[in-house]
Amino acid sequence: MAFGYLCIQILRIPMEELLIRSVKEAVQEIYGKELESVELQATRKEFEGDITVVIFPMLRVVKGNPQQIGEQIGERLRSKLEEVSDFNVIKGFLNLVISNDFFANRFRQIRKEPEFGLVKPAPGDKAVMVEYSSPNTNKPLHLGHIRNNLLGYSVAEILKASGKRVYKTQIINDRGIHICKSMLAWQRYGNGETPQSTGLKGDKLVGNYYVAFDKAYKAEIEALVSEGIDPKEAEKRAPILLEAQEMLRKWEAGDEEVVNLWKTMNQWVYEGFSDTYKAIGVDFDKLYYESDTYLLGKDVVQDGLEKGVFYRKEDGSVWIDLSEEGLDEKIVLRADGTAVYMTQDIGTAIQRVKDYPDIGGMVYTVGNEQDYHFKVLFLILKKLGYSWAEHLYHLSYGMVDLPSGKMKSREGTVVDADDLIEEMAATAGEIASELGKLEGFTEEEKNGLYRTIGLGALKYYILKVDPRKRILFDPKESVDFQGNTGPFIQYTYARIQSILRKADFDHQEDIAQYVMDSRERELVKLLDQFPVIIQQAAENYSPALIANYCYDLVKEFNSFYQNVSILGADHQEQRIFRVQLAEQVGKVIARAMGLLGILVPERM
RNA sequence: GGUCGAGUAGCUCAGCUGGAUAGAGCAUCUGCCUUCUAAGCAGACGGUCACAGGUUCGAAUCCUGUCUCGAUCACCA
Repeated sequence: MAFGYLCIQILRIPMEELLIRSVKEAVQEIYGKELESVELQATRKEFEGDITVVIFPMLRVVKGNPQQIGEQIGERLRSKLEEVSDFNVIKGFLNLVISNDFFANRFRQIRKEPEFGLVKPAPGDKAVMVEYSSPNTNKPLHLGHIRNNLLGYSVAEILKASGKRVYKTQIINDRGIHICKSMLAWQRYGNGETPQSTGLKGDKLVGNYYVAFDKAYKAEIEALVSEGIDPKEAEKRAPILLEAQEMLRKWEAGDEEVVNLWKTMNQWVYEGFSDTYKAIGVDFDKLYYESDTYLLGKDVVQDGLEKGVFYRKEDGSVWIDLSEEGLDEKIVLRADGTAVYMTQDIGTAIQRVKDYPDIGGMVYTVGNEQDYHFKVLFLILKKLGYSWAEHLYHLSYGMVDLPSGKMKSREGTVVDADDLIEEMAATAGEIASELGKLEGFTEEEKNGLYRTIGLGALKYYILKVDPRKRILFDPKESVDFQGNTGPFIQYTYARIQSILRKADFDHQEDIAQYVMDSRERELVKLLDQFPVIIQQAAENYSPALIANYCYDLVKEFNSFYQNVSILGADHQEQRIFRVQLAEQVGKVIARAMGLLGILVPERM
């Protein structure tokens, strides 16, 4: 793990540190016993207090009645710490009320920090490379890629915010038999079509030929089977497949015609992908192409043989035995000396560190169908002795399934990425026109807003769930725009901006003595947690933690907003404080949503 | 069969490094727009935390076993 859990504990609000120390001292002084640890938790809403000390675990060391122990410790804390203004004990729980001053101070500090919550990388720190997307260049991106893209991008942003330097990358799978299939089908049936001549996006055009290949292939199999050939055999002998294999051999031999066609069609796809990435709002610092890397790793195999990590079988193939780790034997080089997937991945990982010597770890955003592969890959790299191999993480996620089952490009049962984004924007547009709040917007502004909201809904919908879980996506039941959703959070942000636009008095000065009410306090407490949440999200590679936090903050703010007046507060100090509070909540919302790759609108 | 992951309200999900009466949203039902944007707020209804044991003062959370679903165990990528 890139981040130790302990670090987080220490980073935690200094308040908690102070309390842990003070509780230990109190126990020492009252009972003469040494406590190893103190368990703190946020006080549940139904009780009075801010932080709760759980007494039960102390009973192992301090014998006695938990109620009484709680009272004694509470009394001591109240008299010794000015931060503790009151306490109550319920069952074995000592609820501490933290002073208004403490939170008022915290709020002042938060206001002073222009980038509250974000940590800057220390000079000399190692960087992390985050890989995501990594598509094949024979078909357009679909909903599965969207999940991958959102996760990878968000985790990269979260790692940055937590103080890591990050390189975002992808490896474009631009070679292999599947690419040749589209090429061959285009040659046969394409009549020279181009994106320009058809007006189709390049990736869509190429994808059509991938489907066309499959159709022709299936027809040929059927023809062979009707001639009495065994279906399995027919799959191998279909002429179009043999031709595609021949094309791959030519490509590998550098055949000019094939290579040129390959370049042309891949270029079409790259341009199409580029548009989709732009629409999704993701980016990369460095691109790797499989056509450049697929031969890498062979020399490492030799190295591994010498080190005794690998062994050679009689037929000349090279293997690693991972049975001691509870895994199987795995091939790393074929008998004929050609590379397998694993070989490439070993080579590519090493290449990346050569390209960026400051890399201290890598994150691979790849579906859970490859869990086993990455387990093996990481083990091999460790055994080969690379220091950075200790910090490799497979950001594994569940498949996105449709009600009809799996998405299959060849069968056309996919939710296309571009289409989905358009549909989300269109839905946002429909809802917005029903609500009719956008007077004064130009058409262009409206369309931009619909896109922001539609994408916000989609991104939040996908990122708020645990990556490991598979998602069942029903295109007919559109993604929600109410409740725990992206637009709900965006809406709250827009409301806050509206207030700030209307606050036409000076609200920048610090309020000296202001006693917060419970909702205000709650909001300050939530704001105060933001830096901790970022660290936890980074540690767990989990955008979902950010999403949940955002929702909690927004829900609390809306309750505040709806139940008290901000601009119409009773007196000037209160008015200023509330505007300041709204402003800070808005900033944190924008920053947190930014970590999810979601934009927030000024009006909606 | 081995391995890995998931199983919490009708639906979608939080909570999982053990702590108080298991939380949200959607859906259903009640209220709230003459005050800062109702994509909102306040509330009601809704639970055998898959099942069975175990550890513990205390288990949705940890351990063991069982069931269901998914993935994987290719000289495919």
